[in-house]
Amino acid sequence: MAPDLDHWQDPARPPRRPLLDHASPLLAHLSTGIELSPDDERLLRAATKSPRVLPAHADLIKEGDVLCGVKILLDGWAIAYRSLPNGSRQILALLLPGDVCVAHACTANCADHSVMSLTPVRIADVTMASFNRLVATSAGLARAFRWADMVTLSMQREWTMNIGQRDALTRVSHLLCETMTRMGARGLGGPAQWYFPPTQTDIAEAVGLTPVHVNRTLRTMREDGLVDLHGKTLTVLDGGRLRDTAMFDPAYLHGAKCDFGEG
Amino acid sequence: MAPDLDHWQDPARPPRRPLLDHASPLLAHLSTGIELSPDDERLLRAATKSPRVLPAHADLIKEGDVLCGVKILLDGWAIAYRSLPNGSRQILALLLPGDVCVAHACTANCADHSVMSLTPVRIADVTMASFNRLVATSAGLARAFRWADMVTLSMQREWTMNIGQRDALTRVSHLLCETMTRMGARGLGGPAQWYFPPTQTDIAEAVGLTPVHVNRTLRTMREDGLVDLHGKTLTVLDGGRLRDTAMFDPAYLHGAKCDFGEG
DNA sequence: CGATGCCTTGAGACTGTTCAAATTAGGTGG
DNA sequence: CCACCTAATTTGAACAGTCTCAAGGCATCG
Repeated sequence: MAPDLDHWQDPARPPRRPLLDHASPLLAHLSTGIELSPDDERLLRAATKSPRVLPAHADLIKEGDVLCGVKILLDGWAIAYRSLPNGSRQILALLLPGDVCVAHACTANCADHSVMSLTPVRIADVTMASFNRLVATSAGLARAFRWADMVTLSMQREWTMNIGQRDALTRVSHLLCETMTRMGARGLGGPAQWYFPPTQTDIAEAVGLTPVHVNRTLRTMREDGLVDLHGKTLTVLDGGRLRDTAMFDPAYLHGAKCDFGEG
Repeated sequence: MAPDLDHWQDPARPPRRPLLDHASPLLAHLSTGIELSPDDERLLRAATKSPRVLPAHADLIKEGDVLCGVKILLDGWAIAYRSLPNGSRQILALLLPGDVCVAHACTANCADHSVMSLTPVRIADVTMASFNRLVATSAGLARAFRWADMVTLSMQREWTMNIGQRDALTRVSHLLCETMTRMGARGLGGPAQWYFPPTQTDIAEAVGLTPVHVNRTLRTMREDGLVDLHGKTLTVLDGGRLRDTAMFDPAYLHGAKCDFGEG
């Protein structure tokens, strides 16, 4: 049956920007950094027509795969990760609607990490040929994709810092702040309630902790009145204090801004 | 007085590729990924003429600075890092001769991390105008810089994984393997002896440990006959076992290869 | 209604931290 | 070339944050 793709929308309140079409989160994401012309938007919509739909927990890319194009996540959540021989796994990034997967297909022919869907997803496969045509046609789109790439790198730096320097409470808080900011900038839910599908084990693999300790950390955060994560719903109880405990400064996101809870 | 810039050359054995000129590590680095034409090499040499020389521990870029061009590290070592309000610091990357600093100057106007020299360095300041001219003139150079950017991102992913999933011994071993591989691919020393200027505190800030524990870890590695780091010289005692304990697979470096000690 | 996956909680062990101090190495000026 | 001064390394002992192992509870889904 067709996977349910609409439940990431918070039913309680309409998104900041109405989702006009399948490419809306992508347009919102890219135009955070680079202003897109109506022509650019038309090109993007055309290039992402007829996406594939895949279920949750489907492998989109396996480390070592030959890359033959760029994949754009139009809807649903995914993760980028690397596995170790001992069986452990590091989640390297949470991929949200509008994100580009394996942007390094442009210069590498071999995937250096894996990508897996977390929820049912809608994926636009863009061949290298048509991607190259896209960025050759529009200087704006070329800049926009380079901007997205740069933000990806900046976020990866912040994850390195998050895991390397912060304690468990701060790490988890920071991940939540970052993710909500990214979602908010794309009109995906908020400001107090968010669809958040990663399991506690996923969170653990993202911030370098054990699931058990993430569980205890989330309990502390709930008891302290910061956030409440139940089921797949993340509720912000005190946005200001959450930001403070996370030491969250969104500068590294290069433009994505969003107030969750009180500013 | 003029900082000494030649001591990173291991005096004992000549480098794999003779250093013909100031741009040699840069050429070696870029041509690991993309074959450069003689014209490309000429353009690069011209663009990196008349570099600045700066002493050790000089700030090259401070987080938040307005970016007005790309900086290329022609000689010497530097670090990319971010600081936290609480005073701690995460080193995000070791920058070696031939590395491009703040590549994100191309799309951002504001530095999202700082860069500091670790040794005396020779820096080529390339204005955005002349960098853009460079990549507009040569498709090969454009691809080469995109390749370097992609490798930077892949390495950042590996650092995230290193800190998030591995224990102290493995982390430190991995950092050493990675750095030697990068140096070897540029003809900078090896295969058994390497110039390695980061202090134990620097290593600690790079892998998310305390200096005290890095010290103990290095002692263990010396006693176990893996490597010996004394002064600024790194001696490989058993390359094979070092690679094993590091779980080091250089695939993520997208082409940089180097055998340190026995293969 | 059984099965599976996810969340929750407890108790004990361990890796890595903190604090403190001694030793060594490196650079500088007399 | 020696004496000094600072930075870097080394070691000890107590401590704490996080992990491991283990088990129980609660959902959701076929």
